[in-house]
Amino acid sequence: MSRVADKSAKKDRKRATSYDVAREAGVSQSAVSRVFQDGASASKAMRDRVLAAANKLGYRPNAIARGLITQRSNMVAVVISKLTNLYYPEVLVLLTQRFFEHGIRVLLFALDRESDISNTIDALLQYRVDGVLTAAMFESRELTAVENAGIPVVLYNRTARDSRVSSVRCDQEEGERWLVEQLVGAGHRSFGIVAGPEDSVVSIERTTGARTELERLGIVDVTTVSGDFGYDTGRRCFAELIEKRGSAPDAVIAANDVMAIGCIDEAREAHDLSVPNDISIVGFDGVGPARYAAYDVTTVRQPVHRMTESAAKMLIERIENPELSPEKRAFSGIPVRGSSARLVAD
Amino acid sequence: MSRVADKSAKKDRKRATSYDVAREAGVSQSAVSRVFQDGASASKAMRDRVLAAANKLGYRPNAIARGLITQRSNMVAVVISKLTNLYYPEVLVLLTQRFFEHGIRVLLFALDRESDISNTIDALLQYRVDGVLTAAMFESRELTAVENAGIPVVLYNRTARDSRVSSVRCDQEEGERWLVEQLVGAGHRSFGIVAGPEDSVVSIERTTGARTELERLGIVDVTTVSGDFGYDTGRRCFAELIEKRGSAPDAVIAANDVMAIGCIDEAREAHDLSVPNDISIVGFDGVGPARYAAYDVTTVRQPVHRMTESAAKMLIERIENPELSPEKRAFSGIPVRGSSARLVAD
DNA sequence: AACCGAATTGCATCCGAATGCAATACTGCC
DNA sequence: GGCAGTATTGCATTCGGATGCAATTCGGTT
Repeated sequence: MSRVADKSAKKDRKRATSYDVAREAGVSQSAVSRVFQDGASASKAMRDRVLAAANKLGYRPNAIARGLITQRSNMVAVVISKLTNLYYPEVLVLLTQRFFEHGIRVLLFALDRESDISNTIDALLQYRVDGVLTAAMFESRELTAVENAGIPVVLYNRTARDSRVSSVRCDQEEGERWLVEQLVGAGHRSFGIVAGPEDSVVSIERTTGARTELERLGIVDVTTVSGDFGYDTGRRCFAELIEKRGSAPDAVIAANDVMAIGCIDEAREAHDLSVPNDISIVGFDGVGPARYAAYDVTTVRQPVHRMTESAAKMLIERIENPELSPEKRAFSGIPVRGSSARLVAD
Repeated sequence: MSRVADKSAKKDRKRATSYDVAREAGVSQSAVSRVFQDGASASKAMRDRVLAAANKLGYRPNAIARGLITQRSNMVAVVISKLTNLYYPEVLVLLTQRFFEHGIRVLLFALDRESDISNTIDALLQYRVDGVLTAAMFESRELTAVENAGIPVVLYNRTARDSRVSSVRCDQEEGERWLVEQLVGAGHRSFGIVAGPEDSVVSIERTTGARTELERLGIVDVTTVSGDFGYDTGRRCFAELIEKRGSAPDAVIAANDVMAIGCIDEAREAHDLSVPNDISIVGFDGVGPARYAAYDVTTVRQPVHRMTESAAKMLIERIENPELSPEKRAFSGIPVRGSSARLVAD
């Protein structure tokens, strides 16, 4: 008894196939196949015999073979770029879990240099993923390459102006508008803007959002410098800002929390400024460290949970019904009144 | 000219197969297959004709079909658990890139509750991944299930005592030994230990490492509390520690940087203690926020770059040569002398 | 120009599961 | 008990590319 089990369980290099199970159970391969499907018809007796045999042999349907015949890999590609943002990791896990719940696996692609992108696209096309969710930059040319292959795409926190693609994003402009409104309302008149990488859509949306609103409110004293979303450049940018203006502005609007934190540290350590008494500093994202007591950054938190949920659902819908028209969903950020800035009283 | 290109490029729902390319180029399907392989023999003339046809049709070999016949999916499963650790995201990206360089794709699995694990294993077995790299808890029973299927496994930052499995880890004990030695050398005599989740191997290794060394040095005043690796529990743990002891210890050893940061904030804000004058606080990992000026945590940095490199290589080797015996590699952490603790002068 | 060995190419088959269709086994009903 | 109608089951084929083997072509020799 146990010897039989051992023999089949141990080191049986060759994995059991549906034919093996069929033979063991004395039924046809089609029967086995049907038992391991959802809607297929199979009598209880059949089901029991097959499952018993399958169990004995340690059989598991081969998803590769299944994918070949059904033309559905049940995999989606998730493309990310530099995770330095510190925000994405959470996104990634949440997304993976959402997809998993729907029986969909995530094939991960991490871009480093932009040159990787064509390799990446090649790879994901080869793997016949059912859909693509990207938080990285895609040229519209690349986007259409994927779409022409009939693969639905959902952009995460970016939109392609010229292309009709679905997207889920946080409304960066709206968030910045809130921040600016609060700061100006509290009397700040001169501003420093710390932008992110020049090629980051997110950074561009945030900084132009802020600038536009400042302009609308008649604020003209605005200086911009730019970093790479990281802590160190946050510090460097602040120093640069002071140097450029000759003195500290009333407030600094950083394109993300990490750089805001860098600014706070630089302001305190290197310029002997008190935050928020001498200067207000705000960020964006609502990452973990923004809550740390030493910073308590005033920021706009992205509703990651709802955003990932939404993005996953949006992609899955389009996989199941390719005819669905594109949809762009924008989520409002959640204002977080930290103590890194003087705001109008609530 | 362009019309032809358009016609084939646009919305041609059905993807071109090697047969299509063969027909277009007037050669056999095997020829096409050979052109798209590495070692296969094909004349230059053949290659050119096929590539031209393939290009015209937008052909890309189907990795699914290829995987079926070659018995190699060229995918590895990477399993992670709660990323709250803040350390793993970086790991994930680095790993993905390493594998990608070797033509291997990453199928990502994110565990939330432990119950997911059997589903996860099931899924990764179905996808016939060539290897598994896990940074999540695997029972040895589950490990053997995977290994019996002939799939090499590499554990990341954990080892299975009872099972012969390859692993790459940071030497947590050694790191703790350094921290303790430094602290005791600088005169600290009473200690608080802030552990992580009880089921975390990493946390266990770190705390027992610290405790063992403390014991060896004859320190008996040691109080332990435990959290979940997060900032909030870091704070709560510190408070709990004070309450439990009645007063603050000379030093606190936290199982990771994030909790160390929580402790620092709690010490300063709620207990009016100066770090490191009144109390020394150390962590582990060397995450980004540990470097922020407000904390500047004394810690041990994991050499993530080398560790991921090593883990990827180790797994790839075992995929290519399944007979390779298990290997356990431990990397020394890098001591980081921050200002969150008084240490012996260098 | 004839010939030998090496390099190319094509043929046929295989990987493992899904599925349309036909055959068979059941169910309920009169 | 017989029959229509439905639920199961098996057969044969399919997905797209890889590969052993045989057939063919090519290059270099003498």
